[in-house]
Amino acid sequence: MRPLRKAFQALADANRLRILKMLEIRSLCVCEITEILELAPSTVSKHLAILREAGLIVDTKSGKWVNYHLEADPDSPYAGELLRLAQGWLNDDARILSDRKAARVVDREIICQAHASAVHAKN
Amino acid sequence: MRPLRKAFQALADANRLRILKMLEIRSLCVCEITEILELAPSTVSKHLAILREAGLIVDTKSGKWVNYHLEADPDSPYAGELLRLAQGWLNDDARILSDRKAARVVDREIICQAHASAVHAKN
DNA sequence: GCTATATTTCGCCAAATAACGAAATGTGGA
DNA sequence: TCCACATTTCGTTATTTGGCGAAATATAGC
Repeated sequence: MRPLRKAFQALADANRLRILKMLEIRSLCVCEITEILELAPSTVSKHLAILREAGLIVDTKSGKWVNYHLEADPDSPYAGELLRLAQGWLNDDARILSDRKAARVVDREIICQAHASAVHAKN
Repeated sequence: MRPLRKAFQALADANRLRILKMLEIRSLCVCEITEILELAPSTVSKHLAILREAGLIVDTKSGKWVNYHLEADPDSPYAGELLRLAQGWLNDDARILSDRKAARVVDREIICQAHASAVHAKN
């Protein structure tokens, strides 16, 4: 019961659904997702942890970045079917469409350092 | 997005999952569900409203009773598939099994008046 | 080793949620 | 009409959740 509740609960939040739907385009690092959602990095990290614990996504570390991608935990009887269902949904939603457009062009090398550069430029 | 979130949220609560799984046995009135869940009637009524608004169940009034049964709102693209999925899950869960056993034998004519009789007997 | 950057963890606050009891509503029967 | 009972609505309370910023952790590059 617990794992199923956790899976449903993970899916019951708009920002987490946005994350899942943009990960259908390609795997993304925390910094890129943060840029698209316009939330604090700590908030995004929390959402990703919830999705991970629900067995819906997996993280792979790569240098200083942590990449997240869709992958159903094989130990969860629910994750696979829920992910598959979700992939058929929300594909016409305006916000999902624009998130996905952003996910296609966002580049961690530019985005993440852009903030630092901006700060730097001010001084 | 809203309707999908509502559906997932409806499913993200243990007591609401218990209600759905016992409605797979047969339709039940609020009073019978209240008896099985051991919650206040007002609480059960609220849970049922949430499931109804998520498009997962339907109520039909019959005299002083309100019967609830599983029925996906045809306007919801999500409800049908979620209900179907849920029917394959939790079927070995101990609590679900005992709820269902209770759902089979519970009788509104006896249960609901039992409380009143008990109170009466005390006086 | 030191610094910059990406991410996570922690502590806090505001909003949402689940529970209850009391009061309101609706229906059937005396 | 009046009463009993099933259900819903309302108001309150405790808990959970989503958000943030600050501090801690980890890694790449100098």
